[in-house]
Amino acid sequence: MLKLTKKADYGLIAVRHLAEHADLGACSAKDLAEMYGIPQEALAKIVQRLARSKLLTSQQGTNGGYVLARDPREISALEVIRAIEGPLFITSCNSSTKACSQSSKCTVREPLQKVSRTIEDVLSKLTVWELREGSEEAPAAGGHLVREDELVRIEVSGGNYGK
Amino acid sequence: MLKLTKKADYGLIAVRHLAEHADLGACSAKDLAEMYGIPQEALAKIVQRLARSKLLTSQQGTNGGYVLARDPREISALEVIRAIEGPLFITSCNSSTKACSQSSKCTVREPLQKVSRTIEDVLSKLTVWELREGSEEAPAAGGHLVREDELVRIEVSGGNYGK
DNA sequence: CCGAATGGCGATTATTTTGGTCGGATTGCG
DNA sequence: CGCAATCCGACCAAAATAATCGCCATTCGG
Repeated sequence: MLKLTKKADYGLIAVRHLAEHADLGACSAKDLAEMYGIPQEALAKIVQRLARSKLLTSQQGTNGGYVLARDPREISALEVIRAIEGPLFITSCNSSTKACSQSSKCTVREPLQKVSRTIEDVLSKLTVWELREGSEEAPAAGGHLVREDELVRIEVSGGNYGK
Repeated sequence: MLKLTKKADYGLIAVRHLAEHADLGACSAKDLAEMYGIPQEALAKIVQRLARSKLLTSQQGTNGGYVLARDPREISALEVIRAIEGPLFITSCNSSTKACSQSSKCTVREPLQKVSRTIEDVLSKLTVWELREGSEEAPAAGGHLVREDELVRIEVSGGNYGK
């Protein structure tokens, strides 16, 4: 249905958090999960993948956790999503490994791949820096201003999440 | 994984075929299915939905079948996909019916909905006419997909959060 | 009237997604 | 040193979703 999985959502949330709170040092998977009400084990696996893909660096031991490996302005949403879900194709008869049974007859795959490329393009131009909601920052690409009052400021208000 | 379901693929293939062979009169679901190696019953349901959505007209009885209801240049891929799969959301915590458990904490949904809109935009500009014969069909000068700079401009549109 | 075709719904199976468990390795702190 | 916090990786189970198939009613054409 043309949607991202929850894993990708979780990953983006995590990366975004790390981008916004980079100054606070490493953040453990457990903390991230509790902060956003995400099952710990699920998120743990996701950030592990992100670390394996060199998007995050992990720090083991007490007070360890994860930190962004690069500048959030240089990490695209596409990279995050791909690290978690693998290469994305819009067509179900994916063109990568093997052709589907209709391969020779599938007449729409090629036009749809152009759509796919366009989507990748959009996602590759969206940096995790811009995922933070106060992204009034305007990179050289131009445009993309966000008025503060248009945004839904979702404030973490101290309470206990999850259990 | 950000991909269309097979149903949508099938539907696009069928619609495309009807667009290309409009002169041959009605085409039955069975013929379509055999032609492209699609399970008959699966395709039958799909074209039924397309007919219900007024994208195709059905002709019952012997030598019946389906015909495009409108000019293929006026039917967008988005219409076809939506008729088959319903409204599409890129976020898994879809904003339509109910908010997900992380609703109040989901910090990336809004930026991603902008991406979603862009995708819909691309798909709404891709007509089934353009699906025929690969690609070099450029109706409007400057490429029929969204222009690059148009894509970067991801506009904040006040927008619908939750309901 | 009969055969062929669509219409519509349900049922079953396959695939994906999701969340969880376990045992282990590594690091830092007291 | 030893313990606790943390990351790591594989394996697994339940839930959700998608894909396919089947049945019967209806409608059309000869």
